[in-house]
Amino acid sequence: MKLSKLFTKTLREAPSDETAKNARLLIRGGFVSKVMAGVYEYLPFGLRVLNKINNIIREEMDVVGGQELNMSVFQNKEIWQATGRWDSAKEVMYQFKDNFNKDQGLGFTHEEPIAATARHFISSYKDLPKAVYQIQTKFRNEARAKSGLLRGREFLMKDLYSFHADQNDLDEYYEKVADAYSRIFERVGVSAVRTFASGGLFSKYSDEFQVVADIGEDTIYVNEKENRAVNKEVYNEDVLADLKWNKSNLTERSSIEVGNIFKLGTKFSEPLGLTYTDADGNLRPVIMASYGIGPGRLMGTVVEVSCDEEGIIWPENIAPYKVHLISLEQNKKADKVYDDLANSGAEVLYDDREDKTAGEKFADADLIGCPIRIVVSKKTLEKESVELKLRNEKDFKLVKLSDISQSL
RNA sequence: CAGGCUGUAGUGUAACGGUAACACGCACCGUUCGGGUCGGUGAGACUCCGGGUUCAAAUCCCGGCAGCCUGACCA
Repeated sequence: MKLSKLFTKTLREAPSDETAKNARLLIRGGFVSKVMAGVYEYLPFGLRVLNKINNIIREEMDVVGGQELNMSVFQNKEIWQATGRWDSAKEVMYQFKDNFNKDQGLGFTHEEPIAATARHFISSYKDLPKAVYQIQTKFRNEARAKSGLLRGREFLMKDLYSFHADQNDLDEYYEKVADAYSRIFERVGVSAVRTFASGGLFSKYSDEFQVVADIGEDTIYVNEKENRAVNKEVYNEDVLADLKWNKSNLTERSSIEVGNIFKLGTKFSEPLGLTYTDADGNLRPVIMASYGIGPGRLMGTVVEVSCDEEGIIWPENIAPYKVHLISLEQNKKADKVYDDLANSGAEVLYDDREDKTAGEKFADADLIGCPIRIVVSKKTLEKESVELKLRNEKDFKLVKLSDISQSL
């Protein structure tokens, strides 16, 4: 990609109505654009990052046997009434009447519809277990959207649903997914701590994955030794005793919830009639669990925890481009470097702009935050070299033109 | 949803109730070329919308809308 052709431009100053670091940097860098409170568009850079996050998620979902599908954003009132959630969800669910005076809802979660759909395909213990997921836009009428990408009214959600014949099977699978979640966050490049939280319908706790950050809305107590934490919402003497944790080993931290996994039991399968016949011919409700990750929120979280005064520092796995190539008045030579790198399969963002000064190019490179910066200039060419600098390091080194590909 | 603050060019800011200004960005000319170079010219704003007060409103008042902050809320 050549910067001279890019759809977006960087901003020298962030809009005054954004205070969250993630939104300020992402808007300045041209990754996202604000539409209204809690609603952002993903521009080319932002979408590249988001897609990389999504693909990591997909790979790990596939590892645990998740099958990707895509449900409708529209939600059917009847099935939500079946679980008694149509009215109780009113405050967060966008509900309206369409032109035929039919009630419509926009999904902020999909337990009801997936359970309804699963009725068509699950009828025997031989059909279990199954797991399906989607990465899809959710809508949520937040009373107060805030913190840039961290709490929006329209946001992306990866939701996985698993179906089981018995509790043991669910418990085993649940742990597999928890491991997959740990791998996802590790690959994305954030340190997420598995956290005991409330909301387990079929278990004592649900599990959240929390990233420690000042801007986070959650408060957790971290057990560093075990790399686990407990959410303030369930933090009390009984829980500590239950976990066999000592208060003095815990550190209170603010954190961002980037993932949450739940054992749902039969809360959805029973009212919606999602049942299977066991080996003895008995009709039983399917046992369910659901597992969520917010990819957009995750992207915002990465920016919150991985940046400096100059801009974003993308972890390599999700950087929009691996290499940010800068030409200082040497476009002919730099073009060749660009082509060679591109041919070798490297993802390169090439600053070929002829009307920008060195300072501006460096500032933009720091802001955009690709892991590797390569400069082609008169100075480096005198030594048949380019300058190579990592975004998260101060020093640079000279690399021979012929050795660039190998040094990445 | 309650309380508070704020709405001026693409972005950031200025303007006592009296001609809407400056910087960045943009276009053009020259200059410069390793950390947002320097100089010049130019385009770009019904000052969020509607009403009111006034000789005169970006400015004061009322209503609406929007954004932000704090809180409540957060399967």
